[in-house]
Amino acid sequence: MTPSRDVEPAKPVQLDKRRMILDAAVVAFATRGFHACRVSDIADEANVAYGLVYHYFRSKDEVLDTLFLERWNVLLEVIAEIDAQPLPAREKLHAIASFIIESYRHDPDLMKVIIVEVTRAANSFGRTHLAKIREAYALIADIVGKAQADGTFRSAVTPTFAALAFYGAIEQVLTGWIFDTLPQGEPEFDQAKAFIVETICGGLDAAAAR
Amino acid sequence: MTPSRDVEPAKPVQLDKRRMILDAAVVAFATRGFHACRVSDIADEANVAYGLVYHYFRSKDEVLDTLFLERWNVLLEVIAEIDAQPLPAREKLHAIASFIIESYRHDPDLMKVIIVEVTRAANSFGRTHLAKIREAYALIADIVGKAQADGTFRSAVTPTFAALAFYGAIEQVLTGWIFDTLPQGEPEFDQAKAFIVETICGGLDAAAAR
DNA sequence: CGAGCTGTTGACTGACCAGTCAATCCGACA
DNA sequence: TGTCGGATTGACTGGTCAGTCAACAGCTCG
Repeated sequence: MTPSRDVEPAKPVQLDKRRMILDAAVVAFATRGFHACRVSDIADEANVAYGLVYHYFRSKDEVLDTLFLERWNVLLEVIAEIDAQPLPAREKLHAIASFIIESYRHDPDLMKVIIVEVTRAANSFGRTHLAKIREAYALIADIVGKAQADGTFRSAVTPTFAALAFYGAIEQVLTGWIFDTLPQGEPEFDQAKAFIVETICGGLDAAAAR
Repeated sequence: MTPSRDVEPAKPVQLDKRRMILDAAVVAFATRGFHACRVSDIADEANVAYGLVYHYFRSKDEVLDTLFLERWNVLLEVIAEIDAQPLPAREKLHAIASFIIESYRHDPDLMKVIIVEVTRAANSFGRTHLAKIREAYALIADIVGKAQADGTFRSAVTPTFAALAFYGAIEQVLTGWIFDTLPQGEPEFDQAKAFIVETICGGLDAAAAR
């Protein structure tokens, strides 16, 4: 590149302090919970001075905001992409469950923070993000609605309701893993994807014709 | 009045200050959220001096503990009673969903506190009660397991998993009502009971034989 | 009547922590 | 080399509350 310095600084640490703070916040929030976590915990975890957090973020809340929005927007995009593909509704739902569960597998701390501190905390904090969260429900409901229209799904329940149940099942499973109420590991992850879809789409009833 | 005193004090207020404090706490927690709610808010709401809260409870946490346990134990008993009756599994599930939804209809503030501050807050606070919460899952899973054994339900998913999905759907619906994401009212309450059971038991798939 | 108990009061304290800010560092550029 | 501005530092402040405590009220029983 240039005469005076390396092609790549190649330092794994440093570089983007803002990013470091965000990553540290994930660990800090996941470990102690948002409320119990002090701003100094984030700074310590990031090996950065207390005040620097306030150089990059207006408040402790804004740090969590940023983490949530970064990730949730990805989720919304992915759901839209999945929906755009020419797949049967059941497979679309499987793909969505799959993406969320893979997100957890890849970065459990981040998902823990998003679910526990935002999604499931619609009081206190998540209130700000209710609309954003609802967008995801709406996208899922849309998938169900279209499948009902073309006869793939029956119309016994409203799309809104089906979306709620579907997302609710995913959230309960993740919550189970997060708090060690449910065994987790590679096989469990794949099993969960299948079970969520099977429960919501297949149902429990042993109809005569099955 | 009578010479010395009435047969019944008949005063609607007073009588049991401890109860008054608990009822006030429900309102205070529901309105401001557990964290944002100060102990003085509870005392004010109960028309009682600050210190009296500490006469009846060791801490602010213990107030919430008490509220949760009082109600959750009732839930566990009711589920056990329902299970003891000679009903098809599907109707047992309907009875459970019904009880929870009626609890909300009867006292939305209390259910809001229990769900938002305990059940969905397994971090911070609800951690203490994880075992208690799991008991409910276990009872539901048991109902499903027995139905699978006698062939009423198919065995495509584990009972544990079905219980998670079932309870998850109920919680999502309540959460929707609590935060006004979902329309609520008499017809919606009954519809929700039916839809929850229909989704979990009937499934979305339009099997040929239906 | 008074001793002793429970119930009741609310001012006060001690701890905690988000957010501020003045000072310092450091790289870019003239 | 000097100046400028963003990056970085961490001590400090202000406000908030949970929980304490000393005093007081009112009942019961001897």
